Amino acid sequence: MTDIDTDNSPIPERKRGSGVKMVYDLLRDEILDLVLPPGSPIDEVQLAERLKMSRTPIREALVRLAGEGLIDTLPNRSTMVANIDFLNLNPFFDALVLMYRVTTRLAAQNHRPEDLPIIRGFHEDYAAAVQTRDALTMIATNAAFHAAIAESGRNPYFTSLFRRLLDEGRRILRLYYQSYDEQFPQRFVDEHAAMIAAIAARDVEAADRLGKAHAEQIVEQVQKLFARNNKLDIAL
Amino acid sequence: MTDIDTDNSPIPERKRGSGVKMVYDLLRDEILDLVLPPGSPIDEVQLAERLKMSRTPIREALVRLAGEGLIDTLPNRSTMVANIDFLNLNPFFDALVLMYRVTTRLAAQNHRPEDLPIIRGFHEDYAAAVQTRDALTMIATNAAFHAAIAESGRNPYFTSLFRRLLDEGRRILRLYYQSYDEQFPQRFVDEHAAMIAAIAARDVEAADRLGKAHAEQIVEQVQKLFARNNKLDIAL
DNA sequence: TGTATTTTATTTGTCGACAAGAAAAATACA
DNA sequence: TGTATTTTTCTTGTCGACAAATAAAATACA
Repeated sequence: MTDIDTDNSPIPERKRGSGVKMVYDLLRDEILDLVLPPGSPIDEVQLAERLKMSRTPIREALVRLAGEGLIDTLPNRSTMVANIDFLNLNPFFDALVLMYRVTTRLAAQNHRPEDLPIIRGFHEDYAAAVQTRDALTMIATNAAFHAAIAESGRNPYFTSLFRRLLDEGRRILRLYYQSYDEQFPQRFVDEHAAMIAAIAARDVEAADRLGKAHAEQIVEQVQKLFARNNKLDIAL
Repeated sequence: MTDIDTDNSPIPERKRGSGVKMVYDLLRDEILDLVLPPGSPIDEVQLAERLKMSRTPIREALVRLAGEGLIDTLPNRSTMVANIDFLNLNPFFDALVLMYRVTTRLAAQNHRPEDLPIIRGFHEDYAAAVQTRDALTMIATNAAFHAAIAESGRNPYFTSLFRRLLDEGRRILRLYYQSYDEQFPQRFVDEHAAMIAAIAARDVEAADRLGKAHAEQIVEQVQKLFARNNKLDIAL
């Protein structure tokens, strides 16, 4: 037995292409869960020594994140978590509502039987998170649920834009649930169930209508919250 | 005069942050103009010595291009120009038509006076390219024209998806014009003019209608072409 | 004391080198 | 001659180091 693997070193064993993905996933989650709030500085060197790797894979992960708009990079200067433009959320809401509609509609049109169990799975995960009042899981599984619907619609262009919007939505909702833990999520569970039914029945118009209503519901709630909050903490 | 710039060396002087952008722009143009056809291998080392720089900035440009779907990277193996899925262009057309509509509509709604000269500028560039029958310029300025309209609509989410679609469209149209140099571009010039008029008049419904018609016009033409061509060169 | 200029420090952008992975080539074996 | 195995080659992924660009600190000067 050739002892190439001298296990006196803790965990320096990392597979070759895995470093970038590890950093990317880590930072992405921390950004979307607001562990890294908007504006947080991101230090390459610090990350490198924390994760015990060179700056190169970290840099690559940062480039990817910048491409998705999750971080901003000032040339020759610091890089930081992208800010949320709270003062002008309308473009975001417009895009979100349209993508909700289009992806739900396309799901009713193009889904395959094997897609439904996956969608139902996320639906149940979301319902469970609502039961246990686990806000973070609730937000993440809600996004996963709608992303799965979008996938079943089989239009990669819409799916990728929608994913980006859902990501941004995770950050916004995170603020929402951290201020008020409202009781309305049960309503969302019911609406999700209705959407699944429409998709399974291939009822395109109903899916469109439900997607639109669901989206406008969310938008309205969030806008209401911000209207209340802005009276207090405009500071930031 | 301090002679820091000893000009015995040809062009080794490159500004610090410019390498990545240079490579990115170069490859992007070559990909979109089909100078690098779909499937072309991209060799980092070769590019590095051709452009007289290290692999690092080239790598970063490739990561960005991969993020936009213009190249595909097989782990630990080659990276190559992304293929075009000619067999299933429908998702592309669906997304394109919707984005044409939405961006033109939003332009009519949200544009500012200073946007119009920019849009008209690309319009004239396009008209000039049609006059001189310069296919490559025609394709590029057409994309720039619609991108400018999208910008004036001021929804960055729609704009970035539309840009990606227009890029992909450049590659597809490139094939079109290289096979047949049709005479229909003049029609597009007229439709462009009508769109500008609707935007300037802030006629949202007209803009929506024109955007949709224009998009469907293009889609129909391209589909017609491929129907003809597929009888001959299914090979690839 | 307040402003302008120089110096230091910190962080990024780029480089050359090396090793891991996978394909291609070469060899062994039937 | 055809298949399996080893060797070689080639490309990528990662590393540590250095230099440029900027910000912060320190100094000079009024």
